[in-house]
Amino acid sequence: MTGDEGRPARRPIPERPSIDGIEDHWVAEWDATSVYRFDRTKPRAEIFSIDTPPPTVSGALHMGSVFGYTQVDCIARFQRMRGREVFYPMGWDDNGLATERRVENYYGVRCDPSVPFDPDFEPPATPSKDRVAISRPNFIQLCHRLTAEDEVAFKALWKLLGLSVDWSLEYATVSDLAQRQSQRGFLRMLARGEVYTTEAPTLWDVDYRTAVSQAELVDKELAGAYHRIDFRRTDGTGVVAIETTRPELLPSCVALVAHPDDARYQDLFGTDVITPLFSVRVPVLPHELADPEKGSGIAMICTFGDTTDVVWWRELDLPLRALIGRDGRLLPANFGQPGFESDSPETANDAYAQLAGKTVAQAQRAIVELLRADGALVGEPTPITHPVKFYERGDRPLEVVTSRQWFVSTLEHRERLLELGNAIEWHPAHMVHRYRAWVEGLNIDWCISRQRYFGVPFPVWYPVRADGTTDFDRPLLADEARLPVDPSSDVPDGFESAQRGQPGGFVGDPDVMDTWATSSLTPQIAGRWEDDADLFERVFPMDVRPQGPEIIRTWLFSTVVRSQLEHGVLPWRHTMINGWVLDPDRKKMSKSSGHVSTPDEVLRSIGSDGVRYWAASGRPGTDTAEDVGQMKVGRRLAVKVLNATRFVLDRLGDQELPGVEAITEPVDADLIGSLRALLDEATSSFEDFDYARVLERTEMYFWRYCDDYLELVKIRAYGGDDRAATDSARATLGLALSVLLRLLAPFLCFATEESWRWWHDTSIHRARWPTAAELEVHSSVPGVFDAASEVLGAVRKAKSTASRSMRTGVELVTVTGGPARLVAVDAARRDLMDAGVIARLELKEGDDDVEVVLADEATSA
RNA sequence: GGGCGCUUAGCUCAGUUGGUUAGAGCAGCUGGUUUACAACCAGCAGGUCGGGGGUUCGAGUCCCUCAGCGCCCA
Repeated sequence: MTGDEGRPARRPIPERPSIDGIEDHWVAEWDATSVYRFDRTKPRAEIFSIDTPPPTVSGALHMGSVFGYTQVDCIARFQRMRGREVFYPMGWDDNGLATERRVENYYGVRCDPSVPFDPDFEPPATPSKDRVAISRPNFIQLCHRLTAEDEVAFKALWKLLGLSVDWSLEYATVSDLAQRQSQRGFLRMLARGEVYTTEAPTLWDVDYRTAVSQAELVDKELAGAYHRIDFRRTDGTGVVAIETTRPELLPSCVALVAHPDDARYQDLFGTDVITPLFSVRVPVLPHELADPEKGSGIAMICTFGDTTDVVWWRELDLPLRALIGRDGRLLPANFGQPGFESDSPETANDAYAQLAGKTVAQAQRAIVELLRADGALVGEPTPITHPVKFYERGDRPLEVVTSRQWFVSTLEHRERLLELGNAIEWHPAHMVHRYRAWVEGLNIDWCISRQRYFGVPFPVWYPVRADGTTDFDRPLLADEARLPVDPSSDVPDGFESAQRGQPGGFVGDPDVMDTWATSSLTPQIAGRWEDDADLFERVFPMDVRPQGPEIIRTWLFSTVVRSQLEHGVLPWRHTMINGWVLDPDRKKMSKSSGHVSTPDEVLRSIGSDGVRYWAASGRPGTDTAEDVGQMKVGRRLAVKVLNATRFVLDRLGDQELPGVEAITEPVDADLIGSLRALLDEATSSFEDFDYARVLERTEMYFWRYCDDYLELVKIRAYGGDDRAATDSARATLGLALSVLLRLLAPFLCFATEESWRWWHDTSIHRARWPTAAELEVHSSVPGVFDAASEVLGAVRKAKSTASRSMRTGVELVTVTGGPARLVAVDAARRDLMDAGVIARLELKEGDDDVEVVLADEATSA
């Protein structure tokens, strides 16, 4: 036993137990008694640390979040009961674009860094469509205000769900602590040469006006058209036609490209052709990436239409004629000048004058007319649909814009990152493929700077030269002791604030870090790396990273990168990847559907245990439909736990519960023996992160305990002449209930706690996980419980078939079978006759069978 | 185009290194309430394990192939 079976009952057992509303009571109680408080004095070997995903507070919580977080919580609760000190923090990912957009919509504002700070600013009471332009500090204030509200709501939901988080470890990615960790991590990388700044072609969202990283790309299928355009050959043999979906980029064309094996273009390789309208001479070059199947098999390379253009530009060493600006409009250009050499500058500039300043869509319409008039457009554009790269939050296709950005070196570490991926224990194992595919497909370093506002600034300033230009090559770094700093208001060492922007002075780096650049440090932030070295050593590397599959390429990948660069080790030993939650119709993802209930409504109407049951029924990594039916099954199980406990405690009465040595009856001993087998399987499955199997097996066992075992012994347990037999039943009822409640506690954390506290002083969630030593009994007659269940089942079936009550008396039961079976049935004789209301039970050798003769209606009471 | 996963009862899903007659819940049907539970109990019915081929004494499980669905990457 656990040693703390307190008596009398600590909470009164209600006449009709109910699970409705028990969440509020236990959430408050757990808070008040700090049940989940992490004890930081424990050594690393006794600690189980979890790198909890910080939810994006500006996104609505949905059943998908409930699903994944519940699964982790089951693991946490198991490890805690097993005796590990569980480090289970919760963070909020509040910085970044998601919050900015929500603040813009919620308050009807937009950030304009040129607007001066207004200390008395209040957002409009009702947001209008015309966004009010406000200063950056005012904007950031609103971000803090709204995320603080969101975090309160999120926290309440997590508590209602029953997550066993230690809330004293709460953190936010925009907090001073996280900013300091983030800036320190950046400076360390910079010192080691692992992060660099450069002006380079960068993926760019023209609406958000920021750079984005490769990890944030999504393909969207978009309508477009192939435009067939003639280029004039310089050898006088006529024209060559290319096909392009982006004719507006023609003025930035720097070459044509075809596959080296393409027979059609062999004679063109190495020659020049002349662009229509702009009369620019460009070479025709071979490259493997040109697809002979696409269009005419020959493509124009522009600077830049997409990432393939960047690869060609880099590998073929082509000139740069950048024409798309940060606002997505065509920049001014002067043909005939260096960089824009033309055989016919005047015509070129006339044509370009009709494009400059236009958006790409407007420019496309204009250039099609110009090409048509010129005769270079062959036929009419052919409509197609094709995949186009978008920023995952963006509304318009990404452009490639040349700009100065900060990059973390990842490409050169590819092999090491693959090794590290293999060294992680993935649950389920096949998820490693997603990581591998991502690392193998990397083609640009990790861009971590964003031209946004609500995020962690770079702790960097730049000198301003005497001529007023910025010297990006000699950044002025913040001293680590000053972190966190904001270079837009703080001043670098050795300068006065009056020197900001002045020749001989300095300017602050205007950008903020990508949210993943901070989130990639969650183990360091939660473990307070260097701020609290003692704590960090006790929790890092962590035991497990749970998360969704869609952020393997971002969060999981970037955390591995940072841990490798900073510490040279994996950030955790295990990773647990949860599945998707699908709509009830199993067709669409829950996010895309508008009429799904909110988690709060579901938790309140069904009860948290029912929802937890549903979530824990989903296998690791397996997509699962939002299934109210399954939740109700869990709810019924929770109610059953209360009722069964009440019944057993009633049988146990006020007397001292007999110890395990009292378990002498064969049925009882055999039940405990099978419980031990269940325990072994539950423990090993839990250690292997297979919570769903534990739940399934335990649930099945629990129903048999209720439906068969309780029925078999309920009369004997009442007490009679045979004191030893009664004590055996009581000892078994109590022990089995105690073990089953503990096995179910990680899942049904409310109902098991409620039941437990009817007869214990302290929380079940700090009770010891059952051990085989508790279940040391000697079963001299193996298989008694199964045999008795089978006979009982046959008796029930006979009564049910005859449409008679289960209380109907039975004249005679004849069990036939081999010697072992007969011995087993005989060992349960008394319980069987009581439970089945059987008058005579006869045993005969023969083939397995059970024959039941019911008593007459008249003689059956 | 490449990779990964899935396909088992009307529905949602288990099924471990190949080993009795393939399981559970929900829904359905038939019955049963005087002492834990009607938010309950008992019982019944329901499947050529996506198609085809192969290995084996034996395949839901291993191999090949085809089809459909989903996700990731290009």
